[in-house]
Amino acid sequence: MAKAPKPTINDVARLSGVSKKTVSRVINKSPLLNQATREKVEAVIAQLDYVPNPQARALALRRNFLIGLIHDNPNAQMVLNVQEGILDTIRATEFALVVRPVDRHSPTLLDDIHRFIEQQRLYGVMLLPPLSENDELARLCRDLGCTVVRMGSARLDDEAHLVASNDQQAVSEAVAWLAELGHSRIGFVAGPDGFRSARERELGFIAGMGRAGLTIDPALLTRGDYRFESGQAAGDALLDGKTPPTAIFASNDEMAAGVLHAACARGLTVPQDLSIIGFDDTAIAAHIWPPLTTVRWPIRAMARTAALKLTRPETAAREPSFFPSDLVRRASAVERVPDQTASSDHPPLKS
Amino acid sequence: MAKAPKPTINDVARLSGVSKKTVSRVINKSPLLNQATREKVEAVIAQLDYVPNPQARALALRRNFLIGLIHDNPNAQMVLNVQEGILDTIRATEFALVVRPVDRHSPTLLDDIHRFIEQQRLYGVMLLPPLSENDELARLCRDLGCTVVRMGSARLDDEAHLVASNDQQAVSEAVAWLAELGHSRIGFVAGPDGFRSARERELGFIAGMGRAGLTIDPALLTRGDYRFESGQAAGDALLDGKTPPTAIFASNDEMAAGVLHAACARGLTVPQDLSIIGFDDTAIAAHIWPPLTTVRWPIRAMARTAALKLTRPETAAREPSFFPSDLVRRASAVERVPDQTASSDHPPLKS
DNA sequence: TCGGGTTTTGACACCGGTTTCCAGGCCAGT
DNA sequence: ACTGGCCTGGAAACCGGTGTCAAAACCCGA
Repeated sequence: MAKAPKPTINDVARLSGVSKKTVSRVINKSPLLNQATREKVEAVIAQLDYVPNPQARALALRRNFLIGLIHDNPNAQMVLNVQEGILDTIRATEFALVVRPVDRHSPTLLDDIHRFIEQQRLYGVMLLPPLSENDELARLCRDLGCTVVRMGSARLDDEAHLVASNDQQAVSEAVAWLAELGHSRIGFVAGPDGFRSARERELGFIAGMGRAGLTIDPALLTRGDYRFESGQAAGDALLDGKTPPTAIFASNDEMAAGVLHAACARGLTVPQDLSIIGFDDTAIAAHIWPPLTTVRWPIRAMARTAALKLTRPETAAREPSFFPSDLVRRASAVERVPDQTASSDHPPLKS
Repeated sequence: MAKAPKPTINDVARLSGVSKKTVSRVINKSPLLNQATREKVEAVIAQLDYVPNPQARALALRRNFLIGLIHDNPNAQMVLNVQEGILDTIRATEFALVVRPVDRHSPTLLDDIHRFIEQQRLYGVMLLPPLSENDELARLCRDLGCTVVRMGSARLDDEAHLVASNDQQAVSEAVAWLAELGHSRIGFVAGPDGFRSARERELGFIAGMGRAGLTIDPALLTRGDYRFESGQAAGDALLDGKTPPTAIFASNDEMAAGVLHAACARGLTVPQDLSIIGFDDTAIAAHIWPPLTTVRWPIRAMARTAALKLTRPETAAREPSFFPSDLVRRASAVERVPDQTASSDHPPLKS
């Protein structure tokens, strides 16, 4: 309303009878300053409600306090968790989070990001998968003077510029769990070619089957693109096979939901007729019927650490770079009911 | 790599043999400028890869180009759609989007937002529901010198500072659809008290029932808090009643998923035994079984317009402020199977 | 060739901070 | 009492742009 112009450092200096520089020292908590002077100035600052102008600061310091989140991620819940995690870290600081959803298939991707970083003079950027797997992009950002932290599912960079989950191990454990439940014919829905996370999860599946002493039937390996529809298709393919699996591991929750969908569509009951495990523990996992057993990775904690690495690397050095995931056991995976050998051409009725 | 300091306006001026001011005129496309001079300067700019420093500009202009998105989100997909919509509008401009997830129940909410806006000297902010319904908050932002645009489900503000869907009408149409399918005992799960959107949807339900000539049984009115679990509880309550409904309208998709969950848990088959309609058309709606009939509102288009109202109000004046929603008809709502009169104490078996 | 009006351009102050560098006050040592 | 070193605080320049205003350049007809 009042349109009162904001107080500046000059106002503070004048009112407290010292020079700008002294006020600046107070703001920046410089140690070489008389205690009495400091308190006097602080009183005036409080009285005036003075907040330093970030643009002026940025100009003088030749750096700013913006960190960018660049992503092209199909999973809204994950992106939002990341945003919240970053905010957890920077909320009380002078940093701000600038977001930039992009289209990773755009031919002008690199140019667009180049323009964006130059134009905003970003201080640092955080890259989410699958963009984080693009080395060329990371290099571009660094050449432009940004610190870069990448979030991924494997060692993509040195530890100071990386937070990662261990997807391989997590999948391997999920497979072990299925084996423990008595399943031996386990189907797998891989993620899309070219995604590092897809590759890691695949390797985890292979390792898990090996560790459990199970053999892999190539007919039970399928591939999707992380989307619901591709999960449906994969489910159809697996369930229409000669000897269908009794359990399916899908490389993410959306595809797992698709598999579930396919199973329901042909009259199967989950989990009695088919156990399903997903990956990511997105909102959807808990909200479908039956609720999905899935792998949860600590996105928010990872994002917190990533933000720390961007804004206070010296503190962050003590933080871990690798985060373990855990299996969330819900209703979609249960002990295998002993086979009656015959193919179940109609689903068992309950009661 | 090269750590080459970025070229400044002075470099451009020197190399092209004109004054800073002239370069500034070129950048800002000032019309009073000789064409030849302009071209000469532009050549140098291109050659140097010069990009004006936004912080310096912000300081000199006493305004910046940051717009804030403040939200306390119940729905990740929606927030992300909003972000993408805003980016659609500002991608090619000098504006950037700064996000700030908050906790609307925090006692320091107003202070936090105050600090945030002051500290970043935001140019404008966009408020998402349910925060957008908070008049005090909107006033605070305006007092701080920001333009504010609110996104909501009803007329919350004047048209220049608002984009809204018409939830009331949308719900009324959804109810009409159920009536058309032959349902007359229709249950309703309201959203939480104090949410404008919840109120609008409630009014829409009442209007829709009235228009269809149906009476409202108070026993079929329940309330949730927009979360999955509350939908489950509401579903339990409705289905355990003496004469349960044959259709249920839930005020958002998550609660609809909860209702579905409750129905499945007691052995009912959806949609044969119970039709369900949700609201929002979030990702979950399409990905549960059966896929949910729901109301889709054009979030992304609304966000685009909102961003336009923030950044170029003169252009935005021609854009609509109100956006119609439409009913997405999927498998969760079907024609009512004629009642065998008896109360179904056990669910019908199929086949 | 000159005067008057209209472009086109530049000098200079300024936005609100930080940095550099220096002056003065105070103290100890001689 | 004088010198020198250490602290504290201030003047002025600077960061990289924009606004003001006046000067320079150009146009035209007289």
